[in-house]
Amino acid sequence: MMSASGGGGGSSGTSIVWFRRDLRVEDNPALAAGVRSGSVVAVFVWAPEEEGPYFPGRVSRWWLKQSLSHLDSSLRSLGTKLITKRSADSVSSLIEVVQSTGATQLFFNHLYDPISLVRDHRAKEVLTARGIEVRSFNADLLYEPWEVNDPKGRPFTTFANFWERCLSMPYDPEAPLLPPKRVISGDLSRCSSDTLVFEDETERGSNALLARAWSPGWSNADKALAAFMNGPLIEYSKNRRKADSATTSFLSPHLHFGEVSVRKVFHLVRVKQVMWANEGNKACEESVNLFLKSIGLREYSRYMSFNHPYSHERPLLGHLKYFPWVVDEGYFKAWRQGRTGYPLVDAGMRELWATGWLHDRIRVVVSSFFVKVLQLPWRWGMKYFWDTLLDADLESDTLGWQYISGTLPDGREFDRIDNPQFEGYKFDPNGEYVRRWLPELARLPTEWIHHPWNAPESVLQAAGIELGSNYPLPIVSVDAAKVRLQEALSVMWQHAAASRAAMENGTEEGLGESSESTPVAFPEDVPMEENHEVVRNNLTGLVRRYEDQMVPSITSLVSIEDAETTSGIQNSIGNSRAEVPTNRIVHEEPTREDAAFQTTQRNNALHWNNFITGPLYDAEDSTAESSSTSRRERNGGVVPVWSPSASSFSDQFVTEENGIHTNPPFLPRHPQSHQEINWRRLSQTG
DNA sequence: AGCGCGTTCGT
DNA sequence: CGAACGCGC
Repeated sequence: MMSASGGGGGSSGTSIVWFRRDLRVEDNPALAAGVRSGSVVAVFVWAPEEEGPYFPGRVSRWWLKQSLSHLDSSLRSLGTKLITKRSADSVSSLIEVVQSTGATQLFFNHLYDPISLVRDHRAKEVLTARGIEVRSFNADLLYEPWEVNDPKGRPFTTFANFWERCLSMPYDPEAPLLPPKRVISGDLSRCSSDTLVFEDETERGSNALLARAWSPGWSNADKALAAFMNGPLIEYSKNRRKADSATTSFLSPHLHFGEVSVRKVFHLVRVKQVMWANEGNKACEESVNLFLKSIGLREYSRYMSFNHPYSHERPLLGHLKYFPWVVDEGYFKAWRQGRTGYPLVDAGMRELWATGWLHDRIRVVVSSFFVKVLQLPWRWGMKYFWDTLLDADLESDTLGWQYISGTLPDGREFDRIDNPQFEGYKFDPNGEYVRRWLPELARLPTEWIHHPWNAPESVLQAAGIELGSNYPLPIVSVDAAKVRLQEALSVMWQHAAASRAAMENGTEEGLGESSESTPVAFPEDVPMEENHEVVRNNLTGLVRRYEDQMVPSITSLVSIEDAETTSGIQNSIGNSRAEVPTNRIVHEEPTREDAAFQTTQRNNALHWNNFITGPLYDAEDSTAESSSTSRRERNGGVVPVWSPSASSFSDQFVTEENGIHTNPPFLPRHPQSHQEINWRRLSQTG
């Protein structure tokens, strides 16, 4: 055996560095550990079926392809190359690579989405059992989720408190690591690469356009960061209102694939902020705070995903599961196609479809319209974002949609409806954005550009517009939406109260399974990508239709999908709403937020507990240690282990309040919230 | 100037 | 809903 030259306890030998969403050589702790401990086999495993319904969309796959080839050439210049494996099971592929290279160690960086939590835990268990030393690292966050806790050692449930704590932690985020000077390659003579196919013929044409606007890869990410810091960062706070100003950082796809380390971004931006503060430049300091807040939201999305691994499919506020979503695929289609009759919404949806990109403001507009005006189930919208966004990111998008939907403790009120007409004049005062993406409205004067339905007939004629023909009338009026939303909310509260009453009577085990508590399934026969009837063929050699994607390959998650498909909501009659159960009468005064939850949820939670045997991130990590001020050891040989019971605050919440010893996924609404008031008012009148 | 208002905005 | 702003006196 040769000895490790780098010291630091690295044992000599070959290590596998498993790349996932950390496609960079700079500030990559797993790669650095591999380099330190001997020779390196760099591996990327493409196993999209593991993602269940979240098979990456076309543009996201395009990005990944470019980014991987970029990483490969970087690794080649350092002395090795990237091994790529096509797989139905990442862990099996890793074992293959272990066997063909004689590697004795596996290093990787943490991910926090629910699927990765389960998969990575399994990887660690299986490989450790085979005598492989497995170590994992934080490369994606300023602080690990279990490091950031309130004074009582519990996870935060509101963003502001979380972020304030992050910014005042007793120790700084780890400083970024330099890229290795050289990588000693493991023996790859018996380890072959699979050719990865990321696009089919029908997608190639659309993808060709992407290269004009975007340059994936870690060195391009660096350039994007530098360009942003030297320019738009200064004006970030001033320009954030405009729909199409080029003042966003455009870093999000780079960050999603880990082409640039968030810690590096943080350090550079922070230094700049200090510089500006010294010059007394108040506005710039403000801009930086705002930009850092968006970094903070990204952090928070991982934090929430870790603490609430169901949040991508279930509202974090319990009562929202009773909301009678309008299950109307016609609305859904109109929204996707940008034919809702609201110019700002439609322009946004056309831009999204055409480019895979949307300014953050417009994301808020279209998703808010989706949830509040159309009242479609938010998970459909989130899934469409997932399929079409270049920077599709499960954790961030989940947080965004839950925020918009009013299902977070500190999100917007559920009954607030934003009016796209007014937002249009706010974010696109001259109508330039609308005219760019809706050519049929190009000749309409600015006065009417955001509400063509009010325009005099003569004006419309002069602009060549025939409403209902070449541009739609609003599919739902905002006033009608307000009325409908109020009705739906009262139905929701009645259901919540009825369910609560049933729970307190200790009966109704079956209530949760019947209808209202299960999330609405994705529409089965609607391809998310309009132009492709066969959505993702030729990637696996099999023809995959959309519904194929609904079957996750991880058993613990199948139960959720199963539960969804039995939901009665989409089967209900009339206006597509679940009806109030007639045999349940509301007469109890609820004393607090609906922290109670249904049997199905409990069962699902138990599936997780069953699946994840043993704590993934040890309890000491998530509570005691992180609440202390001592610095957590970063590089220990211990792989952090996650488990729902160790990570979920809501767990403790309900245990204390209700004496229920399991893992409820719901949070209490923020005190003082409108919804709590609403709750009382409704239950008094009900 | 300081105060009282309406309006906007909020992760 | 409240805090933070912007206006007019």
